[in-house]
Amino acid sequence: MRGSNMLSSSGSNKRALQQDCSGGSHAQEHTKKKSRIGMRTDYTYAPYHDGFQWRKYGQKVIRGNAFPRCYYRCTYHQDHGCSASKHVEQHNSADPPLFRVVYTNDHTCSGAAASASDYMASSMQIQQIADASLRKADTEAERPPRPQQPRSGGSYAAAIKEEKDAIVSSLLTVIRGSCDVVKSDTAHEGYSSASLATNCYAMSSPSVAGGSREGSSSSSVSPVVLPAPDDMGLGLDFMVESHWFEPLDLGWFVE
DNA sequence: ATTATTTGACCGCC
DNA sequence: GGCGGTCAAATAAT
Repeated sequence: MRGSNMLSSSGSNKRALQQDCSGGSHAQEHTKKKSRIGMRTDYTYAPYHDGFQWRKYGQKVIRGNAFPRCYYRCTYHQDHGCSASKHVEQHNSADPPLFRVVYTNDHTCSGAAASASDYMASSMQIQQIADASLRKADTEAERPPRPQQPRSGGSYAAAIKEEKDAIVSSLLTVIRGSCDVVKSDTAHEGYSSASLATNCYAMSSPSVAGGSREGSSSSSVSPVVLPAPDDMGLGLDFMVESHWFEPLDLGWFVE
């Protein structure tokens, strides 16, 4: 429906346009020049939670990868000439799917960086909390208290790590939610998460993508689209909801 | 009306 | 020639 019309007209049109415009412009030189310095790869369940604002500029199916790769650029690419970019691809089809995020170049936009450093600080705290939480759970459960869901080729350590990451990302979500209430200037950041969820989740679990419209309109509520209430097997004891949240008792941690 | 996303085509490297 | 990365018109969302 979408392409039929534009295929014939824009196809040749674009070609001429691009050749015209790129003649001596910046478009060509930063295409493919991609200095690989400043590249960093991350694996995360919440690829959009890095505190920066991204704008999607492309999506591509990569050979050998079952999932498409989404390309993002800093929202301030034009405004501040920020050269930061990243691409996100789903790494597996686990229950909360794991994503691989490759960052290229650092942000030069100061405004976003400020909020991001804020974000990093809290994320590190959360990481510690989740880590300690899992460690505690591990020691308390020397004999398996409940049947562990067998994961594909997963050792117990791997399962623990997965669970830990899930907790971290979910905590980030909640914290971000409350941050949004306090600082309203980051409220629109959620759009990219919604889009990514739409793109990537649509492939593994269409039922989830069905609700993405609501999610995108209320950006601060549910950036992480966890597949559903049926994730009993995962052992997550909390929901990603800003007002319904009782994940871990932190009393033992704070002491 | 403005802004963000989608998507087919183009470009350069390997 | 294949592939990954990018562009930009069309489209959707706000």
